[in-house]
Amino acid sequence: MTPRLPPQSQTLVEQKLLPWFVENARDLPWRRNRNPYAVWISETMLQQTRVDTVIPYFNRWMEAFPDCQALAGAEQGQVLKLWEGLGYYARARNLHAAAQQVVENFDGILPSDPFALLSLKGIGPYTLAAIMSLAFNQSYAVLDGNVERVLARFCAMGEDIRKPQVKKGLQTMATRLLGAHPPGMFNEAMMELGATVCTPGVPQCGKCPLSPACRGFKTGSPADFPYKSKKKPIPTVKVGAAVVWKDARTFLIAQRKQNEMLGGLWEFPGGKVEAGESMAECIARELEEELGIQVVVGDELIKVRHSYTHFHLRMNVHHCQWQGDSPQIIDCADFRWVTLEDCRALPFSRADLKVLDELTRTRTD
DNA sequence: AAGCCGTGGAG
DNA sequence: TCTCCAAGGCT
Repeated sequence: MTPRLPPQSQTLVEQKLLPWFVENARDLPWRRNRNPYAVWISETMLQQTRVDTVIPYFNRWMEAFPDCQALAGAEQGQVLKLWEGLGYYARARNLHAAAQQVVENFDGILPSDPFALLSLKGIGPYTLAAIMSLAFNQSYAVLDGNVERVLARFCAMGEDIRKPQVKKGLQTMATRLLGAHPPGMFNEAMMELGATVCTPGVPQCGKCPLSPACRGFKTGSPADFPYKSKKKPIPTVKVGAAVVWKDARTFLIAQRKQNEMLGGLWEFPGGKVEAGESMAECIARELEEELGIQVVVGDELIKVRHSYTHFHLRMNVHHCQWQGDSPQIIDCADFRWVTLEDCRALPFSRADLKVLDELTRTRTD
């Protein structure tokens, strides 16, 4: 099941890969101080997210929450605000909850025991291996998207890389290749190689320290590896949302429920348009169902298009006249009457930030 | 096992 | 505009 590594692989790692990394490693903020907390935060932020995107978020986060105690003691709203725009918000909610676990169970110090680490919310196989190797110098091989691609090419592996069984074989291969090399440096070298040389599109084999033994390189078409099955096409969802005005400056926002998409973030209330329903009917119905209020749907403010991982969003936002009933928490976590200034301190998703931008742009006072 | 969970950049 | 996808984890 596990493809065999090419001969001379270990020698190549020691004589080519590690020196290449020492020479070419980028100067990144989380490489300056390898305390376990900083490793944990950076590795979580880097999940499914590009290095250039993470850098400013990491710097702001470490300033606001320099250690587990600071993070554990923060309000969730402050945590989500610092994560705003980074996506996959469960990562932020989990970090917050896990920091409280650490304070509660481990005296505020991130544990070095692998089972203790795995008990923390948001730490899976990748993050465990990253923390164990980078923060504690233990021999754990990481397997992320970069390492998967590097290894699949290195062995010219033709199997579908999406299959869990194939990933399992690659994990075994990564562990074998790590051998007795310095774990943190090896792991970072493999990931850095995948991110900058052995890239998804056209790999730069001329610059690659592993090319002398690489079977993918020898085939003459390294870009054919790894093979990856096609994703299913994703649907488009049509949504209506409302800016319900209380007076000239004050409008209504709702907080999304925990544990659902964008959980804990604030939004303009609304929901999916049902079959045969007009936009006005949709908005009026959603506000009744979500907040128990009646509104008269007025002019359109903006059409927002936004793409998520598993669907495309088309959201029409309308100004609405409030009919006076007190909102209730029915299908949301909370609600609040706010001004544009109030919103600056609250976390919103990208789609709703577009609405806020439009309100700011068109404000008359 | 497979679907859900964000965002912005690249081609 | 469309597709892919980047230092994954949870259910």
